Amino acid sequence: MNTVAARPRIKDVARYAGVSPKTVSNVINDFEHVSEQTRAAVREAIDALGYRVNIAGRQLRQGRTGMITLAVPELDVAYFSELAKHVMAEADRRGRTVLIHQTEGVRERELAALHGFDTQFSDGVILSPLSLLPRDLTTRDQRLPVVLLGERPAEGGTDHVGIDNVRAAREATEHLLSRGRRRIAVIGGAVRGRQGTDRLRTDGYRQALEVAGLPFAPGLVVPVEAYHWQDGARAASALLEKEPHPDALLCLNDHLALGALRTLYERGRSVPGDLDVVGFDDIEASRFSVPSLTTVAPDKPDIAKAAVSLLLERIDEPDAGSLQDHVAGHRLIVRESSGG
Amino acid sequence: MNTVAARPRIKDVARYAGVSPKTVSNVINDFEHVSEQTRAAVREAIDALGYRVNIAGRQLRQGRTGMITLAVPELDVAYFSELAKHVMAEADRRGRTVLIHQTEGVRERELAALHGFDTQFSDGVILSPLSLLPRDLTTRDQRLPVVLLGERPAEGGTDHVGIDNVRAAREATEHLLSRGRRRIAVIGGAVRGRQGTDRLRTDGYRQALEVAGLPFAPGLVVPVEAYHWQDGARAASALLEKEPHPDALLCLNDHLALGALRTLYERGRSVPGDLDVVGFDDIEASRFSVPSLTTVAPDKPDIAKAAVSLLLERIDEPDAGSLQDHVAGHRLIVRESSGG
DNA sequence: CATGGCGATTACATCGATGTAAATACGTCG
DNA sequence: CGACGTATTTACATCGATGTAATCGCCATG
Repeated sequence: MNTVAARPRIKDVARYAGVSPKTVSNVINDFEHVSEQTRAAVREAIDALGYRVNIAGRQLRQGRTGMITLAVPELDVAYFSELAKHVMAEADRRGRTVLIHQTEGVRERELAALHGFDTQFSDGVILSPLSLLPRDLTTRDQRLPVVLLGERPAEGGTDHVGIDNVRAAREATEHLLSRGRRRIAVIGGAVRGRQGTDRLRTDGYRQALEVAGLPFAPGLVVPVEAYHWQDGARAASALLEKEPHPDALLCLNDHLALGALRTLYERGRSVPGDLDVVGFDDIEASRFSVPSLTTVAPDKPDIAKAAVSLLLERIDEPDAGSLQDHVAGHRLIVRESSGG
Repeated sequence: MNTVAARPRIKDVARYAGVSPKTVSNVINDFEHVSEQTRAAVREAIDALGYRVNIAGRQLRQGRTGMITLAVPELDVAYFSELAKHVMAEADRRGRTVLIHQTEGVRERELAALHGFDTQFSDGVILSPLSLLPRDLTTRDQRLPVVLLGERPAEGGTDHVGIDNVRAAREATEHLLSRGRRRIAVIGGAVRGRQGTDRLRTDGYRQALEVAGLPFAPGLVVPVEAYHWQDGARAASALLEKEPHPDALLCLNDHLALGALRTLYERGRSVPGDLDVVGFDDIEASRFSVPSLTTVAPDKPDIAKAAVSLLLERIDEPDAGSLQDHVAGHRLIVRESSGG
């Protein structure tokens, strides 16, 4: 019962169908000059033997695997797992398989993805970086097609897909201002440093304040270690320690916002009575939290679609066309946490 | 600028170091009979050229890749993304790389994982099945080592890792009973059919009722389509339509529970005032929800560790030892939603 | 000094699939 | 009926790494 026939090879199929291995290969790859009759015979042999192409052999020969890699910092950040779902769906539609890779936001692992070390089986990489440095992109091995998501360590070098972070943050802030909020804190924000997502969103926030003629208070910008619930909870606690209290929290992702909501609940602050809370990403949890969360919803299907398209284009024509920067749409979804 | 040197091959390294390709291979694979001198020269050549082994070539020759696949239904179900994190960490510790695969709970895709179709690069698979049938396991290709998580379509056939679902559900139910709850509904439950996780947990629930001398009311068991927030919300709504209302909800995962919490909030029911709510999985969201969620916490690190260990054993010795069934620990974490 | 023995190194074949180029089959036309 | 062109099919080499078995070099021993 333990002795199973070995997986059939292309030559087993050939023998069974009474043709040469190359003819089997031709059938598999839809080469047009194969008679209907042989094609049928080969198909039958394939079915009969349960033959599947050995991808290692194929890759060795033609250097393609039909697989692409999606490398994200953390899968338990819902934005990334939701995005992964869309990317897989889109890739499926295009006849590709997606391998998912977790970098934990560690530069070394992002570099590994960028260089295809752990991902040699992949024809290209969609990478959502956190710690990559500008020079990592310019010194990278240009042979592996790469599309960056979200963060962009430097201008040029790779195709890029993301939303207009500055505008999104400005709009979210304007929403809070229009509700009469004046002391808006930014959880997860960054005032200086790289033009990362945090910095761009903080810039958008500042623009909105400026337009409204309000002063910018650096004390209201609270950096965080990671974009998780507990960091949001902690940041909210810290903000409530100091006087005067903020009257709104602009949280740079939904996990931070949901963590903050919990802290406010524990401290007896009413949302949206005492404070408004806004997040980014529109993860599923935000529709069901109590109160439900106002959030900036990036167009995830569009992001996934653009990323896969750009990557496949690069794979098919490595040095064609100029670098693309696809700006995906976003919209503010107003829910209970800001009076919706 | 676009002309980059091709990725170096083993023979390029050989030429650079002035030795044969096989000697380079020997160095890479830590073959012991290589002089210190040659070894150093080869190492230097490898560094100088930035050589990395081509895994396709290696796999073709030795049939191993050093990669394992984790196939789960949906990454945006937090339990699975959290588990994925632990599996990756453990695999990393053991010097393996994990490829993640999403089956969407579709039998066809689970079969694909089981047969290594999309996962040929992988030495083995850790699969969390939903729709697999018993015969799928017995008729599967025995050459790909497989460890099943959670559901177990049939006795035997593969190694298995999971918690004691019956006992866990019984304990959770006992907890509710001890708080005086008498009309406990089961969201996501199943009274008959395969011995899936849902069925086992429902059985545990029934056992607890029986021990307490309470009647079993089939109307309190509400099946769901999927284990997502919205299904929990919908099921809770349905339960509130009918009289008499339940006084507790045993939800078979945390997403269902959190969705139900939202519905109860919308309908003005107080938790744990009017009803208690309990979930399964202890995802991060449950610590921060309002109210925080009582839940059965499976020992995820233990599950991940056992799964990886069993799989690596099977890979190293395909037909050694009998089939293992590792029962991982669990504990009930009582939080606000049941008076904690 | 010839021989044996052992460690270090290498030549060659091979894993599976497919590109190239050559061979074969088939049909058409003079 | 034979030559030629086109449609199919095939033989062979190749992708990169490594197992096998053979060879080489060196030292100890008789």
